[in-house]
Amino acid sequence: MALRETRAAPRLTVDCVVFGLDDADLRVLLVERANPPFRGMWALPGGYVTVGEDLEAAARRELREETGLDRVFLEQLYTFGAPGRDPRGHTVTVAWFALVKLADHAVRAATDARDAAWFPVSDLPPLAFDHGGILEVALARLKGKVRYQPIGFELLEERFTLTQLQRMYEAILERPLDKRNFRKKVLSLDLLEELPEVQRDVAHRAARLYRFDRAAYARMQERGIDFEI
Amino acid sequence: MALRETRAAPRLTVDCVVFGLDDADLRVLLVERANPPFRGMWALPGGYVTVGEDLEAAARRELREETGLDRVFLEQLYTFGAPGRDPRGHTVTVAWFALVKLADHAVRAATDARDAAWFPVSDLPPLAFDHGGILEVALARLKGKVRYQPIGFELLEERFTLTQLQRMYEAILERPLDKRNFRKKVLSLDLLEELPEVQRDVAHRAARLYRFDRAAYARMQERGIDFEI
DNA sequence: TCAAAAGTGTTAACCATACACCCATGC
DNA sequence: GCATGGGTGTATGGTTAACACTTTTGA
Repeated sequence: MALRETRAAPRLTVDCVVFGLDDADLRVLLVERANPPFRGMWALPGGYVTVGEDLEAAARRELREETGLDRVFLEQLYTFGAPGRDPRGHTVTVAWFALVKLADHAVRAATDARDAAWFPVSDLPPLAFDHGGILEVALARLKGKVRYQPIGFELLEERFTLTQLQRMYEAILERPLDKRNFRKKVLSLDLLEELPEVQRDVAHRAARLYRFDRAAYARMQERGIDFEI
Repeated sequence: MALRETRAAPRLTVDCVVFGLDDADLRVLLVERANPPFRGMWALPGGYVTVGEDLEAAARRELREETGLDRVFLEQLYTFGAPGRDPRGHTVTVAWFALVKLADHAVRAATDARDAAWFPVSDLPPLAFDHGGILEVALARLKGKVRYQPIGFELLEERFTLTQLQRMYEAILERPLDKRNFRKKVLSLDLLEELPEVQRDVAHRAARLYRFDRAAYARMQERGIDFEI
């Protein structure tokens, strides 16, 4: 079996679920389809994997080509391969989820003819293919993962306030968190570096700025210690 | 891009990491390769996905064909697609992990020419392709998942003693657990049904038998309650 | 001086951990 | 009667969760 040369094989694509945080809104990046099937509908950015191309490289290439995004946090999500998911023929897609600092890429236009836009996850248009289902899996993964791994920082700017950090967790977890307990908890983890700076140009008391301390997290991982928020 | 008919595409396979529990030993099922490349080496059971075939169905079919296993617990693990992982050409594999009651399948021979055998995960032969790496990912997933989801029961017989349950967790987590705390914890979850039966033919006090209560777990999930061991 | 958000402690309930002995059974 | 594993409770420390007011700043 291992050496058999099967003539017909499923096609292979990658699709990306890209999340961004707009104030307190979790958003996802979609592209408008320029061609059938599902012409005019919104879909996840993605496309075919070529021979000799690594899967993650394919995902990054498609993101760059279709949305202009580059150097994003990317993690494999799941592989979807139901025979009927693409009406053109059996196509297996390796789905990825990405987290970006939305401010860096706010209204960036697509580089090819299609439109790209950020939609709040709470108010999505109908999606092409099985992309609605893929997005749901991505949301569940994000929700589950953000509490145990510091991936949420990928959504924030380099420097942030504790309130911004809390809003991010609330947006992802879809529930309010207690301010005092949240601050106690995140500060006790020793993963935030307090900066000698505060917010500027706000019409109220300026908040302290913090930065995620990657080195401290690496040390924590080496010692095999978990964290949880 | 979406409609482009690319001529060359990576091949698509599935591979399965099948775990079984032998007493207090976690074991994995391997098959001996009958053909080059890596002829004579041990490898994960797997093979090509055919057009129109669901990925999970392909994994089940390969397991059945190569090892005789049927009706096993199967879950998608990760998709590996580095261009150099198969010397015959770019091949992307969707890896699955499976849990089986080893006693049911103890010395089952492979149905085609190859040999199949159970190896303790603590003492493995060198593996073909990148299968060693895939196995490591599977072990990490099993370790992480078993504490939050009742998948470990797939490794045990329908009826089991609390000591057998504890041995299973110890084998997977690779650390000893305290007997009294373990019993308190698992019984407090209300996921075990105490049976009106005890062990037979043992040279010491016979232990109470329990059964995993799937209905209770389903109710717990509906109410959105987590468990942790 | 007002509006807006920043910042801060205590208490009570719960949960995790550490730990050692007697019991039932078969040989 | 002895060897083997089965079965059981308590005390301590740490963690989570609930909860409200004062401070700072700019307009």
